[in-house]
Amino acid sequence: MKLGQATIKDIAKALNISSSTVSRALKDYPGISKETKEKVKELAKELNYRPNAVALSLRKSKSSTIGVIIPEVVHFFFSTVISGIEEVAYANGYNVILLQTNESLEREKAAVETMITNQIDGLLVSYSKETTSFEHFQKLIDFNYPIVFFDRIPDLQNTINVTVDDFSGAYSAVKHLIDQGYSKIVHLAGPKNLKISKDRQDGYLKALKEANISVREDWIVPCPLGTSEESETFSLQLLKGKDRPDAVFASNDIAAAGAIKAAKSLGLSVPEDFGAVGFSNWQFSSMIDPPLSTVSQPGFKIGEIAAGLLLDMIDNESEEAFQGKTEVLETRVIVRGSSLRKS
Amino acid sequence: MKLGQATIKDIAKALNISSSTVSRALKDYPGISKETKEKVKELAKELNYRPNAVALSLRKSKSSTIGVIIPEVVHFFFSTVISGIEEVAYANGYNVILLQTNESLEREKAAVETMITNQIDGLLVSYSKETTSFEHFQKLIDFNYPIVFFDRIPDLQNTINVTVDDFSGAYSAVKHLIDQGYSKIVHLAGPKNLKISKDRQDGYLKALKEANISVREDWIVPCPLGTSEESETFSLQLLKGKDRPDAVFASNDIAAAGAIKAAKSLGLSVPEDFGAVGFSNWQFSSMIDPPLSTVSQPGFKIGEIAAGLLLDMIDNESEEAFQGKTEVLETRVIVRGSSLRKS
DNA sequence: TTGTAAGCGTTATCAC
DNA sequence: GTGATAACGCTTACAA
Repeated sequence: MKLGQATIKDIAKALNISSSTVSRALKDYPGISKETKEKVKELAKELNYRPNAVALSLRKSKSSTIGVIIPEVVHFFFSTVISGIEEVAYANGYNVILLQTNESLEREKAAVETMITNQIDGLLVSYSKETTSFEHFQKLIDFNYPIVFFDRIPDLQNTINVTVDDFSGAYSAVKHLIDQGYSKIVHLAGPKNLKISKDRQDGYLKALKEANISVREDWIVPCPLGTSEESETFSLQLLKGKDRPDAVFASNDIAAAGAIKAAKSLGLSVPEDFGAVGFSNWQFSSMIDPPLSTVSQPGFKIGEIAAGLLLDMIDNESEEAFQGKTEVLETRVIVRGSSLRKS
Repeated sequence: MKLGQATIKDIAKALNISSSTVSRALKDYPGISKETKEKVKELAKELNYRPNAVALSLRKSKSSTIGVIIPEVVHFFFSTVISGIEEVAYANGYNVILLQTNESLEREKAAVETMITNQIDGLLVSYSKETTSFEHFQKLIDFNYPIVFFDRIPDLQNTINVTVDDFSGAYSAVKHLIDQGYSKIVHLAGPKNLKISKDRQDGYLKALKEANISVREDWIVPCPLGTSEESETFSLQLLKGKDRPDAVFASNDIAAAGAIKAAKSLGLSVPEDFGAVGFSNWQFSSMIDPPLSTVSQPGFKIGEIAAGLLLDMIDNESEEAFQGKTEVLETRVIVRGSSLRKS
């Protein structure tokens, strides 16, 4: 697979000058004759010369590439974050490479290794559901290697994080349900080790307390898998029980959709008999019947901000850029048919 | 951002031996004393030595990394393909990097450049909707650079392709509609320049002809955007018209979902008054109401096969591996509520 | 069994 | 204005 890619040496040889001169001519260094510059550039164009990024990385210990480590590319939310990241990166002359962990800690560690040995200049990370210890990141952070966490952020000192206000998003969602007259509200919770799960659950609890609704432990249902089937099964159990809940607040849209399916299969009408609100505003959420109310997160903006912070660390290397901080973006409740009772 | 990564030199210096010895010891070359090997490996472990992938790439003109260029990571279909690719790649000691083009030709060209200058060993490509000329790939292919196209495959000589039988998938889908008693079937078509769009449309046409249903040009509706809104708008127009269609076969699930929405908004019952079949079996398809019938493509398998073919080209470099060929995988119609009339 | 040196493509440092 | 040289980290003839 010889690619016949021209190198600086080829140009130098062809023009009978040294490679250093070619290198300088190509980058418009001062102190190179106009004539030489022109000759070099012309030939470079003709030969379709492209600087070898690998050689550059090695030489400069810098790849002008940032890495993104995410659980799964298929999440609609993550894909919007990626778009935001790419926007900022490209505008600043950086490439973006993507590695997915499939929610596996092992894969996450391997991804980090790959990034490091490939001289990736910095990392944007949303860690996996399996990740409970953060040594593999901490090691890097200790060396001042630029890392920004987004969405799923760790409980560490001095990390730079971008996330959304899951707590108040959840709170508002549940409050909305209560305002609509629902009072027996189940919570389908996310994976235990994610801060976002905890925050969403806390928001749920706060809204209930504020409305003087007593909390039932058996109505807080962990959904580790996060599949629609899982939540459908759990929901069916609850809905068939004696004391039937009249609404659900789920930690994600898929789970909410599963609950709606369960309710419909029992002949309950949504939203009259049973209301539902999800989280993340997946692409499908507006397309199901009834359209799913949900909490939307500003994915694109998260990506933009996270990438901006990362580039600050890489380019400026200022003390300040490495100061631990957490940017919290606002969420927004999107009310659709699944929770809007025709009062 | 000094990462304090140990190099071979560090180990050599510390042990007072040459770097070549270290290099050989680390890779269990014959003719290195057991003693030396042990010392080297021990220290390597202690210093957490990792070979610098960039230096390796430069030295070997090989990165053990394959690149995947896709339009958008958010498509459920593509994400399953990626999983298949990763499976095979990792099993063979290759890394996978992902670049998305956002359906832009310019970005696609940039992605190719990035891959090449970064010594990526080979490319798996599903090109963008904007791509009508293939020079940027042809150049590489002429140099025997390993490329495998998947799903969206070009009309070129000597390329290696993996795709699904869109034609027969579409044919079966429309035949199924006809079998269910639908006869006035609209086709929501995909982007003109994609072979898959043409094949799906041809399958639609064949099924109609076979059933002696005359084709109406105005019932073949191009949906360039591929959004749910777009198809909803077009569908509304058709459904409000005098001669109302009674079913739709769409080139993708999103468009089909838009059509269902349109029908429901007009008070038509699905599937009784209006049937719908989509394409690709998106994640949401089973979750909408009624669940959407669709044509499923073996995404994971496509990824596995495409990656396998690519690695053949990279590793074997045999003449045969570079011989143009097209692997065509079977599709399967998944019948769900949206097209199943209670006869 | 080990060391020396050249080279992958580029650029920074000195020298002329 | 331009050239020679070394270096980034690693591998691999070739020597010893």
